Amino acid sequence: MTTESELANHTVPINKIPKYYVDSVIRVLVIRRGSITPYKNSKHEGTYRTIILVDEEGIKIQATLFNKHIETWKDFLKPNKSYYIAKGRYDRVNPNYSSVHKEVELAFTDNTVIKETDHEVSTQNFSDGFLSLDAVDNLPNGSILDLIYILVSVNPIIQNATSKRREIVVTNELMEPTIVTLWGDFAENDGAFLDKLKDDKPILCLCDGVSIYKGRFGISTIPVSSVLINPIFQKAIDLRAWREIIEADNKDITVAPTKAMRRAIEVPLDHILDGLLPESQDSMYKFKATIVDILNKDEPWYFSGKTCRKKVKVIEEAAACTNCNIDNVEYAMRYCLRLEVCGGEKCTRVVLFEAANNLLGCNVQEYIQSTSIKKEECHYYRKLVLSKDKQFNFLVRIDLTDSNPHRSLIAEEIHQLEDQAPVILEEEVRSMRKYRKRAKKTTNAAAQFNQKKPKVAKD
DNA sequence: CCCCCCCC
Repeated sequence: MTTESELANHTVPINKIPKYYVDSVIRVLVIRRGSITPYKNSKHEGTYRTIILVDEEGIKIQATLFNKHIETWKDFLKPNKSYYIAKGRYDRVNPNYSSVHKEVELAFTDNTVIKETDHEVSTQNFSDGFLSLDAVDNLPNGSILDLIYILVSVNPIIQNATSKRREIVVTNELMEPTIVTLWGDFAENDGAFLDKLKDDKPILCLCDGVSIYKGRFGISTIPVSSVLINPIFQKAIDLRAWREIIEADNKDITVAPTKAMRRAIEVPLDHILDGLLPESQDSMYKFKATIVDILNKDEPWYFSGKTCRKKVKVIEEAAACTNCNIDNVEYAMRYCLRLEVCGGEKCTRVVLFEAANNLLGCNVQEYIQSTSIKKEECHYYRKLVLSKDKQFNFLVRIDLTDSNPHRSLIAEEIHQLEDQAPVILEEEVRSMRKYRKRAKKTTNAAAQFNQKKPKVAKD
């Protein structure tokens, strides 16, 4: 059974596979191919690679390649390609671990047949399950989620001895920028790829992600998640059309306040400095204040060790970290902008790390590069200097249980008061039909609609 | 035969 028509004749949906029956054929789309990972425990040693597959009904199954099978199938099971898989073994899922299917997982044997096919698996049913970011609020913490959103920005990877993580900012049609944390090889591989793509603001889907502590840590990947980049189904095309319209109106989706900022309790600066704060579930507070001085406007950055992010001393390319006690640590530039701000009767110092991106309008590498010659003419530098005497909203995290609070506040986010994010009415946003109509007239999304014969959006 | 759900 190796010809395409034979395979096609025996194909069944994943959910119709008889228990432990090895002669079922499935036709599946690869939505994730994990990196090759070594393992070693008391009984076994080797390498494995996880593959996530989805069939035409939108049912997912996790497959694992071990050892020699990784090499055997190295040119197969590539993301976004469709395959027939015959003579796989369907094992029961270990209930101790999450998987993308409740009951079965696919294992490869020496007899397994994999054949690439041009008969692509339709993602129509699969895409029905993807939710917008605002739907997360209505789900319990720890729910497994399938989300669709627009990439706004990609932060550098943060790694230590035991973990790798990377935060990305994504948004939706309600302009709700939200942080998604990528872990492990999602941070490393998918994250690096997204970093290159980010200026295109691609549409992304997160399959089987999780929302941990609602609001506070937001959404993150788990080991069985998948990240789809620029999928071609209707929901993604609609979201892209919306993005193009927003951009055509010269609204910048990257500057809207995040959910954390919107939800934070607003307090007068005096109350923060005097420790007179109401209880807040996620310790986030916001206050209005005017920037009265920029304390380090000539060099608002430092060399930051990649392990602990503390300041490192760089002498002839080698960076020594006194915090980690390493002589030669990897490092990168990081913003550290110190401001004097006043609100009400009181003034205080505020430090911006990543939030400086927001104020200056570019990342630290770009800032350093563009201010290295003729700084006074640099747009970003001028933006910084001109922020003086203007009023901003600051978002800070304050741990009420900390008996020794720091004197300078760390702002997680900053937004100038006059140019608050564009307010978009929910009804307007929800009317995808309207966007589609406008998109047809005004943007090159029209080309995609005409190609793809849109189905009527359910809503 | 793997199996990490982690963070200011």
